[in-house]
Amino acid sequence: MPSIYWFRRDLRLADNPALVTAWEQAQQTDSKLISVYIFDEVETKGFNNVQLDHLIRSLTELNNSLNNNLIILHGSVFKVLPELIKSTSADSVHISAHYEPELKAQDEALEKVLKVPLVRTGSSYAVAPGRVGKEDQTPYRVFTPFYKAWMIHGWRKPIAAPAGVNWFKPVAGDSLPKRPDLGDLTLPDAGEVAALTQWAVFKKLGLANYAEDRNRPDLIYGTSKMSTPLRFGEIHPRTILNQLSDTDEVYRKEICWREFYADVLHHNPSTITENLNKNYDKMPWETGKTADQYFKDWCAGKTGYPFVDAGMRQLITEGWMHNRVRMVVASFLIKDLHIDWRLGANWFMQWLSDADIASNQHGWQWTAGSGTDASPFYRVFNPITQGEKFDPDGEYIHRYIPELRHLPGAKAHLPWESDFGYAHGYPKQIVDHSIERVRALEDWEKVRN
DNA sequence: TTTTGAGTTGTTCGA
DNA sequence: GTCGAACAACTCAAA
Repeated sequence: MPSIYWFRRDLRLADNPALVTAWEQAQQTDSKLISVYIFDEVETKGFNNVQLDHLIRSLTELNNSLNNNLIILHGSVFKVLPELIKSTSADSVHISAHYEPELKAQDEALEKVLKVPLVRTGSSYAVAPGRVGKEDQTPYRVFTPFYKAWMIHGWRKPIAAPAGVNWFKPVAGDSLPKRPDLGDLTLPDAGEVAALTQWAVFKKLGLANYAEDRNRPDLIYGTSKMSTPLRFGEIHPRTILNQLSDTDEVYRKEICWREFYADVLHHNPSTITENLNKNYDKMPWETGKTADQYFKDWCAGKTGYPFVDAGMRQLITEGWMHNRVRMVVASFLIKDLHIDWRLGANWFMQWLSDADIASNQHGWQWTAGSGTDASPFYRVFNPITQGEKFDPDGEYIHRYIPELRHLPGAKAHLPWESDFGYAHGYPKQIVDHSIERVRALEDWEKVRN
């Protein structure tokens, strides 16, 4: 009997244990392997338009590598999958497990109604959420102990793509949806080959200097930009981890942060919308007309703080933002504008090609101080000095803010100090950081206990 | 069992 | 300009 391999967030052939398992099962009865992607309401609604575009391009690449044998279906998995099973006489459906609360729940519900087994093999993590815990079995809330336990737990060796697969040939099927209109957005290539190429290039040009350069948004190879390929499963973290040496610990920790936050969300599913630290529920967020306008200014990259604005403009022109800058813009929204972290988190989810609910919400909660490793109350980023420190030549500012290109070098960070700083329409600061910082500290003091 | 020290990402102030 | 202290106090594991 044929097996079905249901592609979801694992759009690759290499190092895909679930795919190998599916093919092995089909081979036992000398049968074929059916490959499918389903545009399902629950499965696909978590993707923003940038991701939808990436998904469509990635599926096109995947279909090519499957000799055009990938079946594309549209509709609820509860309807579409049973129909596929019936029409092909498949005796099993193979998947790589989901851990996002809503998707995991859908798999569990589906499992109950399918007439054939839904076989889970592996996940998109080196160590699946829930596998690492403290001695008393409770989950970690601090990164470093989690990292140590995660390293001791370890992971399997990468495996090759299955060879000589006898793919089931689709008779006729639905086609891919039209790509969304994204205007001038410039996006990197999608697909497994692009992911592996990008990793190889970073490994050669950026990995050795990663510990130092990772905080520099002006540098091209400061970071690996593997977050989007990892999000779509075009490469597995195990593939990357396997190529790191002992000296690459700083980079390995970044891979682990993704797994740590997935673990935290797995144990605390409500933290997609709720504070992990309940004290924070009392935080007096700003709302109303002024706050609405400030939020719009922040979204548009018009706060009058160059480093913040450059980051926010990078987000809407590339669907991506450098990690250091994500922290600075998040800190600015929360602690300078006193706006609820959830609004910022939602905006990020709408634009990031790597948008991942666990990493995104908990990255925001970390900055807010409501999450893991609750950042001490005094950790309020200074949006000006952060820019001067991590973009010393003003190149990042020049790249995204045309109104400041006339200010040479680091002067781009301080338009108020130049005679013609505002000559090309750059906005004045919407708030005074030194005043808002004090207010943020006072607010924290109120909710702390 | 209790104590102690370390912990992604910081800033400001004053010497 | 550089440097250390202060900010104030949670989680976790090793001693």
